[in-house]
Amino acid sequence: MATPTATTKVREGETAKAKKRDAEATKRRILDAATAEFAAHGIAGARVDRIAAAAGANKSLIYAYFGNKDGLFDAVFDAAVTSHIDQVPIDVDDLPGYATRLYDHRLSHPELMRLADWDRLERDGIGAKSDVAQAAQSHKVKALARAQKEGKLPTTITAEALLEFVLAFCQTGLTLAPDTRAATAHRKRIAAGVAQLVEG
Amino acid sequence: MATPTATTKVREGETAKAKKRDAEATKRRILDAATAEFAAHGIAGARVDRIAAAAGANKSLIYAYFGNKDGLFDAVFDAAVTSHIDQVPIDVDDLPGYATRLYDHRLSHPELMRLADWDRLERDGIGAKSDVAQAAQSHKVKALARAQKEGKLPTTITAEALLEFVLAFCQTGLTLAPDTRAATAHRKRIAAGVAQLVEG
DNA sequence: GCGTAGCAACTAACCGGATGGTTGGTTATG
DNA sequence: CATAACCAACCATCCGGTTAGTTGCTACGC
Repeated sequence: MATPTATTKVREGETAKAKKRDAEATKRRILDAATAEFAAHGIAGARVDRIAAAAGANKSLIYAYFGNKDGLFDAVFDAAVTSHIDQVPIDVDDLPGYATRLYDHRLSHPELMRLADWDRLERDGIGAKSDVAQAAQSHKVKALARAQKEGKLPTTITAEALLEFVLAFCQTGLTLAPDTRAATAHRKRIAAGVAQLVEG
Repeated sequence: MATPTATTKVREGETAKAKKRDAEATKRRILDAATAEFAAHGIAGARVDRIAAAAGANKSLIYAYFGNKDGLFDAVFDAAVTSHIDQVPIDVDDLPGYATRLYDHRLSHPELMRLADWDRLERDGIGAKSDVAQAAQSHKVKALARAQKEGKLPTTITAEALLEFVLAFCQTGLTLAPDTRAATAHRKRIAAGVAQLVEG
């Protein structure tokens, strides 16, 4: 996108921090560092200097690649949403299973929900939701609505509300539950709750 | 706490901005302005100057009364939690009713959940939860556990998890639902969901 | 092969406005 | 008049954003 010329080819030693010049790799390093920083401190609390230091990159590169702090957050959030919908696709034929998979994913990737929370709190009202996030949401709603038409899901509840309830179930039990025993118990509870919801 | 001397008596004209000196009233104005500011922008995003301006008070008074920015947030959060538990006490004999009352309260007082969210995101891990919030939480858990012992509630789920599920239900339908029709529908859904939960 | 021009990747240093926090002094009040 | 309430102005630092300059890579003329 930024460099249409094919200056970035597959390189050999990518294990340690390569001192060779590689815009794509630098961009990735910045994005990773920014993800951690934004998840931990939010947009207002994040420090661009810290991100640059953690990425081992110069601060001006951040502005060259992502415009400004908000642009960097957009990139971080969109990347997080994209990887999330790739790893946990919705399955309208097995919503309880989907819920448990979502719960497990949130348990092992806590930074994702934090990013979403920061976005909701710091962005809402100012600008519209990101295109990627909006697309992900509407894709799920449409999938649910289609399943309702096919008789797979109850029509006594709107697709939007149904999705909200499922996501709300997956939100429980995330705090103070790093041990496997409690997580397993909660996973069953979530599945049971969603199953009741699906049965109408 | 700050002024143990009884300099604050009941005053007469409290409608408009009283130019008379009244430390208690000033404190209240600062607290109100800070509540709005923190709810809107969080701790890192809040601006002490803005709070002072909105409260019609000098900035140094904030530091005299509340120490620093974090102390001010503590005061705001504790006050919000206190007024919340006063207005929506838990009722273990009618959890669905409690849930709908909680939902309504959150709908009409969105700043409360925002404050709680900011606290969770910006404070968690650094310092322990505020005493007031912790007391409120443990009071509810104990009430639920007592009801379980008395056979009023199912024991197939821990009191902590039960509370989490109820609160999760109340978290749904808060976005994009300012019209009364949708709110009424959601209230019934929440009550039904909690009722199913209570029945085991 | 070889020099080199051109460009993209990268850097150190800087800027100015914003911001949390302080202080010395002023005024109402009991 | 003693004290608490209040204020204007100030300060040091932080922080997002910029800029002028350097370095390595590669394409190309010869």
